[in-house]
Amino acid sequence: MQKKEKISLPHCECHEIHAAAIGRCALSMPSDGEIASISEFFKILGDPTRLRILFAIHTSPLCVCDIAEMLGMTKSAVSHQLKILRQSALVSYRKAGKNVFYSPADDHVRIIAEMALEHINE
Amino acid sequence: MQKKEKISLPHCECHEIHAAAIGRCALSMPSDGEIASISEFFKILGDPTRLRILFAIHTSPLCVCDIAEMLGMTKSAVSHQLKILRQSALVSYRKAGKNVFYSPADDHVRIIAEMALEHINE
DNA sequence: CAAACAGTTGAGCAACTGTTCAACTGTAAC
DNA sequence: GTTACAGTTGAACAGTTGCTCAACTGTTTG
Repeated sequence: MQKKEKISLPHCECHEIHAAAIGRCALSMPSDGEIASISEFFKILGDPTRLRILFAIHTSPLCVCDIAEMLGMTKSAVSHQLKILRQSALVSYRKAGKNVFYSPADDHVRIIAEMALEHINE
Repeated sequence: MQKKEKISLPHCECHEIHAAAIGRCALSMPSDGEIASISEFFKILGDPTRLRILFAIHTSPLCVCDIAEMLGMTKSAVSHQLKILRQSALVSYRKAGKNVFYSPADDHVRIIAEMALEHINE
């Protein structure tokens, strides 16, 4: 980031002018860890394929092959995305013979996605 | 995607087995446009810098220089991200002389971010 | 006018991301 | 055991992303 030294180069006067506003705003800043967690969560949801997978399995559990068929994708591509969703604990799965059935881990994602859609259609 | 022809290569039997589940799940699928909008929205929020900017300006409007100072970033980097937030209508701005003060466009983002954090801390 | 500075912008670059491909594991059926 | 297939995995590749740097615009001040 090579941030300039404040003392040697105080050439941005607005720091003085808006110091009070900065102080106020700094109070409501989440911690670095919280920011990282939230952005990570949104990053996972910020991909159309993963969102489609989550919506696809919402009504009823589906195996990888089903999802691939529904989404018009290869099993490999779906499996790669499912791995990411598994690691983020956004899906749960159950093995049944040769098949692995995936379900959403909880309802949070659905609710948040619906809020997002509501926001978009404001 | 080079999807295989169903007729010539029906080598995934589960399509027959879970056809009912696929039918059920297909009903609750949002449209392609909705998926695109939602994932776009989450993609914008899926970056720590943009998230920090949004939280920074929540309590009180700040100019680019203030935000850069608060976040320890260059004005250029902040401005680039503000452009993305402007294009997504997530921030509003007001010019005042040499300064441009940014504010959140509405409370939706804050609410959704808090829900996300709640989900993470389940 | 000129100097100073807040802010924006585009090119360039390194890091990351999603898909494909090929190879692999594990289970079921013969 | 062997064959068939659902699913996973890693390497490779193209496309994208966020930051830096330098050049630029526009406003204020002298």
